[in-house]
Amino acid sequence: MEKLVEVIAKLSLEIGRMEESAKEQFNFNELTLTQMNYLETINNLHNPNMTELAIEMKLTKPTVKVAIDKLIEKDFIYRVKSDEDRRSAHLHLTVKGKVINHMHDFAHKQMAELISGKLDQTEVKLIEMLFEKVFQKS
Amino acid sequence: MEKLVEVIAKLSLEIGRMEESAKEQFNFNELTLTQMNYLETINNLHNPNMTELAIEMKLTKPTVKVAIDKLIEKDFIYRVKSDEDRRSAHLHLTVKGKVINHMHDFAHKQMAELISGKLDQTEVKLIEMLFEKVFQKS
DNA sequence: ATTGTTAGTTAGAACTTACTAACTATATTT
DNA sequence: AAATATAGTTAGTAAGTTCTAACTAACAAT
Repeated sequence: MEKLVEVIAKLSLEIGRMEESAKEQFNFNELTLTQMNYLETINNLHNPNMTELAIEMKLTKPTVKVAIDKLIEKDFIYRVKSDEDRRSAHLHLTVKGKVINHMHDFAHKQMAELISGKLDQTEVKLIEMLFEKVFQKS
Repeated sequence: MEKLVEVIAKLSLEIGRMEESAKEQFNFNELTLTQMNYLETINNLHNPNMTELAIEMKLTKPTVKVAIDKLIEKDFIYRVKSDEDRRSAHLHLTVKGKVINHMHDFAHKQMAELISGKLDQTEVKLIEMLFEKVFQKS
């Protein structure tokens, strides 16, 4: 068990490093850490409205409002008014905002390359199978 | 290769979620995202001086100075004056600051539990061996 | 249709994050 | 020993982050 934890720690550190270097590749200097976090959360929640976003991030609605306005002005997200409830609007990432996903993809591909560079095909297949089992619902 | 990338994406997402939930466990509400990032970087660099920290974080020295002063006041880090160069000081995490590591450990343990709950002992050993090979230098 | 609730907004305040310019004190170079 | 460079500090400014309190518009319930 300790060895497994150790392996995961290393894996986690390495993926973290790769995400860092991906951030540099993608020149996301226009955004602060916090703003990046907003984009990630919107992405994960799949077009939430402001109330949902505020709850998820454990912030007040005015706080989120101010942040979102800035990100809209910078063309990272846009609002889509809801038809069901005309008070409400859903938040979407723009093409520019979606670059945050490409960033993750980049890091994951780098990690995949590290792995398939160090292991042979049979071993890679094995890793794939093992993790599929781990992530299988049951 | 696509399957491997997919597996890594899932793994990365899952570890990320566990780090998030660890953050909640450890009640790190006293710190902002940015301040947490300072602690992580200091930890990774292993007691850097301010100049090294500023370079790593790609920020100016005055910016780092202000941030560090606040973290010292809140008792997350402390300064140790260098003997070799009396202009310089190295930054250390206090006991309180080191909790950031416990947080990572917590997330990694959770992940290890997920894995060993879904796989049998032979399969766990296999994962350990495969990743050891991946992280081997050369 | 009046009352209360919910989604989002506006305004104002406090603090955080980041910068440039100018400084002190110590080291290094010539 | 004098000139230059480096580590860190101070002050002032601008933008970002977060809050509370008070508001409008739209929906829901009696």
